[in-house]
Amino acid sequence: MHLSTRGHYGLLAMFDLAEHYGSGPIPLKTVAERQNISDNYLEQLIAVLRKAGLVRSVRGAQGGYILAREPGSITVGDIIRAMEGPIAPVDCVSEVEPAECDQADSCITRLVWTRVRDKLAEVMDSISLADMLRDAENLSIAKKV
Amino acid sequence: MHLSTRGHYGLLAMFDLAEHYGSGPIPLKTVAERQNISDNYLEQLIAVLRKAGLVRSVRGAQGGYILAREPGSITVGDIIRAMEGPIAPVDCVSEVEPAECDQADSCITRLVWTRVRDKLAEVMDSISLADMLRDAENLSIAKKV
DNA sequence: TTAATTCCGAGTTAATTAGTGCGGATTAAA
DNA sequence: TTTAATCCGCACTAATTAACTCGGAATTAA
Repeated sequence: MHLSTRGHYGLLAMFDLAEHYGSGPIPLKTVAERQNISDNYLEQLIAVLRKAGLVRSVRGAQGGYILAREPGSITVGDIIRAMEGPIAPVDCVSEVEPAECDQADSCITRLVWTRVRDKLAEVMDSISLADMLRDAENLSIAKKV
Repeated sequence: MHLSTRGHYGLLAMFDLAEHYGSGPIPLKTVAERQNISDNYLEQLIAVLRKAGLVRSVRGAQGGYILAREPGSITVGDIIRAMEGPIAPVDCVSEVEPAECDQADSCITRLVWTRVRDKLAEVMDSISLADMLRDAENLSIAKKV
């Protein structure tokens, strides 16, 4: 049950953009440095997020990336689905185009994986970037006290 | 967020043993055939389950495998942890020995992965093999009607 | 003893992951 | 108009992991 670095880095990058939402486009290099990701690699990953409609790009000098929507309307689930594909502990219960399986209607493990999938989706869809910003603020307040 | 076939097959095999719990040892070959898994491969997997204390083996002719405990006291979580290691969407929030991370105390994505991990563990630990047997029964009753 | 079966360790193949690297297109600012 | 910053897209590779395969030794019931 491991995420690849794609999902992991994807969320880091999106959270970074959320933290600077409203300050114009952020260059990829800046995000990469702050989040400690190879910028060559992040370039690849952010292309996926762009194609999924989660970020907008501004080309040319002084360009960079911006969240395509406000942080409150982008969830962890959106990001993970973009980076890793549909949520599916096993292929036969994928959110989209579940893999064929001849014993599908008598397979009990299928029920299990469906429940796992749904819980996974539920928790990821319930956390938005705005929620994360709030958590970050609480955390920094807590530290100061 | 994919399980490997190890976890998938592991649960299939354990459920198969649960369905025949009480009828003495079941040969590996029988399980492999019923569940449509290469017996060479399943041999490897069941060794892991045995070492984790989830199944007992009986060697020699008429031997085979038996659940080490009753189906009600073995959960999906037990099986998945045995087959795939500790539950951890990313290494820094592993159930055991979380990986080091220099930004650990300011990392917000960490909070997210912790919540994901906990939900995952919660749902897997809440389903026992006995629950699955009950589901199987309900399913077959529903079909007859 | 023979046949059935687990047990063990090593070897193999294919796919995936996690990047690297580079040339080019686009745009803003000097 | 030139230059520098930046995105864009593709090709490549090295390392790791997944998913098996194989052969043979040990054990036990019939």
